[in-house]
Amino acid sequence: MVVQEETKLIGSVAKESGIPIKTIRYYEELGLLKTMGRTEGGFRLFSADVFARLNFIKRAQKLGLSLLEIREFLEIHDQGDLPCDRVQESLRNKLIEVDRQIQELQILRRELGRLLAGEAILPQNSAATICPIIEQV
Amino acid sequence: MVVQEETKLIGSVAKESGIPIKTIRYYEELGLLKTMGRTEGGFRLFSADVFARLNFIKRAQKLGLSLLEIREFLEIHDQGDLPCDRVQESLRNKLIEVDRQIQELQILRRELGRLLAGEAILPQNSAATICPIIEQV
DNA sequence: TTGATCTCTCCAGCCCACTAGAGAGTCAAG
DNA sequence: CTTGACTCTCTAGTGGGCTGGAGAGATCAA
Repeated sequence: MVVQEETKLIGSVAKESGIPIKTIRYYEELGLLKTMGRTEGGFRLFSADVFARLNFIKRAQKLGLSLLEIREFLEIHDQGDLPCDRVQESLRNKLIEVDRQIQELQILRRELGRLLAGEAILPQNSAATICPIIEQV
Repeated sequence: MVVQEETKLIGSVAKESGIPIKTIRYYEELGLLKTMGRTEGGFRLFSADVFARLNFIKRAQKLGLSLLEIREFLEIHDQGDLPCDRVQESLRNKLIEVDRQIQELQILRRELGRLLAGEAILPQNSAATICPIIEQV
């Protein structure tokens, strides 16, 4: 089989990206990846930009986005022009959420530092009615 | 039943924290929460600091920690003194991971901003062999 | 005492994101 | 033309984190 210059079979995509074949097929099924078509025998053909997509997926996923959310963003990307109002709205919300998440990670960071130093991170005998950890940190 | 001054039944914990009863029982089963004991009839009694714990759990979870990881941190906290070497090691690793995660969130933030502006976030026709999105951003 | 309203345990099922395996077809090299 | 590696689809199972329901007991107000 002569694979066209820029196309890759799923196996080499898997090998180069470190993502299992099964997972790649699963992502394609969900619509996160697109193939350039198939060989006559039905083998998937991927173009080289699949790696950028896989990388985006991996990264976004580690940040807590679901595969469906990621698909939405990839679809916006694929559209190539300004997203419609509804999508802009959802993007803006996500932005806010991401900001909050960054802040919370910074809090967690400090808490882990305290644990390392042998300090408590939660009040041991608190009579607080509203959780103090948020204000406290 | 006369509940002692500082103790709460699971229902009011659920109501005040917004976390379902089932989930609270589940957390206790996993060892994330401890009760102050039970009533004669077997009802769980929680002290007021359960809210701080629940809050910590919720927050940590949103940041991508598993319940088992969270339990580990709570156990360190409960111990109250300097964690042993092995645990310090794991804490330090987690700290590094958190730092990386913060950086990646900042990248994602910029990417979402670009999507909002109608710009592409992935190369459309890239011949890159190594994913460009990381360097690109 | 008798309801209404908790709460208990136990077991089953759901959703997400895979992952394993079976059985069959495809491809390049020799 | 065969061999061996690769790929296909399909079905089913896994693990984490809940969530629902059954059936039974506990608590409390009237």
